Amino acid sequence: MSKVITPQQQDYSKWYNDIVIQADMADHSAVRGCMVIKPTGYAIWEKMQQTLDKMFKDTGHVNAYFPLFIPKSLFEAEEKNAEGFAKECAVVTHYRLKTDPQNPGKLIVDPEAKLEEELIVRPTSEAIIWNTYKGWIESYRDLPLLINQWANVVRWEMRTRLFLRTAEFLWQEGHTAHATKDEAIAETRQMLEVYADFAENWMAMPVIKGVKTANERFAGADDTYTIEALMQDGKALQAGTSHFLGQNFAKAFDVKFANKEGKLDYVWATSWGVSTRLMGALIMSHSDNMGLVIPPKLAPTQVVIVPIYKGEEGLAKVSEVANVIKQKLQQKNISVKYDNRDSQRPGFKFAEHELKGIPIRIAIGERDLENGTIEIARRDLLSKQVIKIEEVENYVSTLLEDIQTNLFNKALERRNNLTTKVNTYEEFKKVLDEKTGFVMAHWDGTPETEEKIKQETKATIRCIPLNNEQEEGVCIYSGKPSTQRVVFARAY
RNA sequence: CGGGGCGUAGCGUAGUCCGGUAUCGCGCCACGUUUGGGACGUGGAGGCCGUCAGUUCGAAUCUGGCCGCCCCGACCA
Repeated sequence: MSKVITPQQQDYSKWYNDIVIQADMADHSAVRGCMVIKPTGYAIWEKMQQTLDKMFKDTGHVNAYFPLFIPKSLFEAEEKNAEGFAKECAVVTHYRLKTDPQNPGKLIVDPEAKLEEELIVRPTSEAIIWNTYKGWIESYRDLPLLINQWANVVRWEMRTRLFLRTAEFLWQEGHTAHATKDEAIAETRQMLEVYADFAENWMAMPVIKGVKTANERFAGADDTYTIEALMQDGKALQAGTSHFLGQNFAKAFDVKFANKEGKLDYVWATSWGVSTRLMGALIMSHSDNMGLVIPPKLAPTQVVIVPIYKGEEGLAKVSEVANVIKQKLQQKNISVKYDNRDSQRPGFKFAEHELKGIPIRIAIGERDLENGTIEIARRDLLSKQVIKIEEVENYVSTLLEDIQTNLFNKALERRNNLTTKVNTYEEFKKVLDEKTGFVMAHWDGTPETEEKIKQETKATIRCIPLNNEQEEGVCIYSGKPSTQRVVFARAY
């Protein structure tokens, strides 16, 4: 195989690409900006989906599916939303191809088959969903409406990066309708908590929960809540968003309900989503120069067993024990793969499983059979230990938890080290350039100042943290008074 | 869309200035020896050199057009 991964320290961006491609997660496709998610990568996405899906259902949501295409007239109904996404929409204008009379064997778009109304390939589904909800909601008895959809969306990005920004991506989008403002806000916040829970306890990725500034708000939202993570290179990544949409979509699509008093009112809305971008976040939170590191709770394969043997008989002997171990672990709900391929040698397999990030590797050789032992290696620390064979179930269960905790703690420590309070603009710029990471600074609260700082430093306000500590200070840019620090960073 | 780079076997490349149908490594196939950290030997398969046109006896190589991809920026989850 002889795969070489560019070291992080040398070129982080190249390292990231190498990991994605060499760990076999995804590849560039024949379509500009669109990737192929390969089985190894897709399996991780499926684990994310399963986990999130359960969390959504546990909080009362159900799944449904809405069309890929949105008629232009619906798409433009909510003005801010339409305007926000307009410049990155794929548009279907025709419904038929025909043979090119000038060029046999080639196809052209049939000019006769022009659509009367163009169809927009959804960049997000609020428009089509709210148009549908209009017919579903009449009374307060129909509320709340708590629906999620797993789907693909298309945003015609100018520049793309595997998982982090692709023209087509997979995501889930929750769209809920409520009778009251408070209830909708509570839903928005609840889903933010769900995302934070998932990020921290499954992805082992610490996040800051907060509110976006007006500049960074979702187009069509009254408030956008976000979880912000910090990657290994000190750049921030928005990992999930939850929007309080107010009555904007209800008004745009005329979705009214009769309340208990019999009066008509517009419903209150939320939407929230996470995407395959989380795959990128996962990679940039834990992986190293040897390859991918997957937290145990999201690893499609948690344990791989590699036999070391001489000859067929040797393999048979080792397999006997390996299969017992496999079974015992599976009974504890641990996913195990027994890698008994005879076509590769152990060293090759070790390297390959490290590259693919499997949390625990068990090696069993004939030497172990004699001693009643096995060798256990953990991916996060790349350390090995020999244990008694009968200890395997308990040892592995505990180790999986340890690895999960260790990854989170390591990521948390890194984030804490890369979070800096600054009080002057000079300091601010210096930290951004030399130390990177989250920079906590006072801001006067105006979009103008935010925009100027962005233009001058490329740093954006990632969020205003929830339950933020209140503290007197002055804006690092304008010198005007401020009551709290906000989180700045350069971001993906 | 601006700036830079690149298109030669599955992947990475040499050859391009100075025209003569192609180099090396990895991978792949077969057989044998191997197997506690990316094995070794022997033999073998695989390329109309991105594409179209031009110059020429002859083009990967020279000329022109087109297409595609990657990286940096603007836009953005």
